[in-house]
Amino acid sequence: MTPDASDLLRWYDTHRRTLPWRSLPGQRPNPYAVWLSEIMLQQTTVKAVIAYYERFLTHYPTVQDLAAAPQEDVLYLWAGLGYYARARNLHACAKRVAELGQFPDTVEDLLKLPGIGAYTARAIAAIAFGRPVVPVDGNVERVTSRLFAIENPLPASRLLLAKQAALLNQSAEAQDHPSDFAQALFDLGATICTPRNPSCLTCPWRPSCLGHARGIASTLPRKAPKQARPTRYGVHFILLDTSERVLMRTRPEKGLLGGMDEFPGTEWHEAPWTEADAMHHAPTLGPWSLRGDVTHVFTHFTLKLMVYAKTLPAGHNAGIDPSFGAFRSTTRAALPGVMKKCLALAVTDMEKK
DNA sequence: GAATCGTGGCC
DNA sequence: TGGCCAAGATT
Repeated sequence: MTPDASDLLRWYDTHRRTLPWRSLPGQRPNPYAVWLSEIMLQQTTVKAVIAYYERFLTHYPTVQDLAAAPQEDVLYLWAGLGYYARARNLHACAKRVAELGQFPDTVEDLLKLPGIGAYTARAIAAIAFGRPVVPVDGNVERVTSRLFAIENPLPASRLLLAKQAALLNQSAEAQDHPSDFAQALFDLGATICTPRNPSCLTCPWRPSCLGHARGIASTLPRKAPKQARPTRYGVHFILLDTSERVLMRTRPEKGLLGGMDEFPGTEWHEAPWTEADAMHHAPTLGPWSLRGDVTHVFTHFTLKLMVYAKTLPAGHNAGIDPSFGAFRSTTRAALPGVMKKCLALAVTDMEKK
């Protein structure tokens, strides 16, 4: 009845994905590499992570290197990957590990580190240190809900799913290969037991899958309905000087896009801004050139921005209130995706203004 | 438990 | 086109 771990491990031997952070069979895993990849992979696709992972390892080959880096450098390297609290916690965690001298090797101690929760602690413990625990991510929740035909909707069913997932780990085979078993679950979820159109015909666990037997596998896991995503509106001003530097400021450490750079502008409100009201938030008096609009979808709201730009004549870049920021090169700025969209609008065709 | 927190790709 | 989804953590 309970799926056989040996069947999954055998499948994994021939179907495992090759990924930059994975050590080859027989190689000793690098806890720093495992940790870095796990943080980046939180709510983020493998495809998006790979380039960032390589960049971080190049700039910071060890956790000591990362710990010694200025936070602005870390945020710059992270810019575009999203969920920026991860980058701030990553840096804080690196500093803590550097103090400790090494990564903790138990779930209990890993949980004490910033940015490491129930999933990541178990992933690191299993993959880097061979602890016989099952990290329960979205893949494992999906696989488990189908194997046991659990129809209770997420997120309320999360605890039950974790308990059932732990059952998969009971056999001696699984206990002896925690790293492979955990990653086999990920790969099964990513390539066979996918959210839509799962490939049940080639699944090593199909014979014991209750969801498949009942014909409801592809409909699991059930999820509670999500609430509507409101729209907010804002206006940003991109002010260039004759050296192609741009007026930018850094957002507060906490909250949305915390610690990241932005172009000065209005608050993001529920109602559209009139041009007259928006101009009260401009760093200089007009005239401004309207460059266009940007739509950007965040997790819990859609943002619609109007973007104005202007190039300041030589010698006029002094006397701007510091609350609007300072003139800096954008090449090393920690610009989140939404601000990169604004910048692209401003610098396109700028000579035509 | 419910909110908050990014971004890109897919159908 | 818009909703859904991706190796979740924090408050």
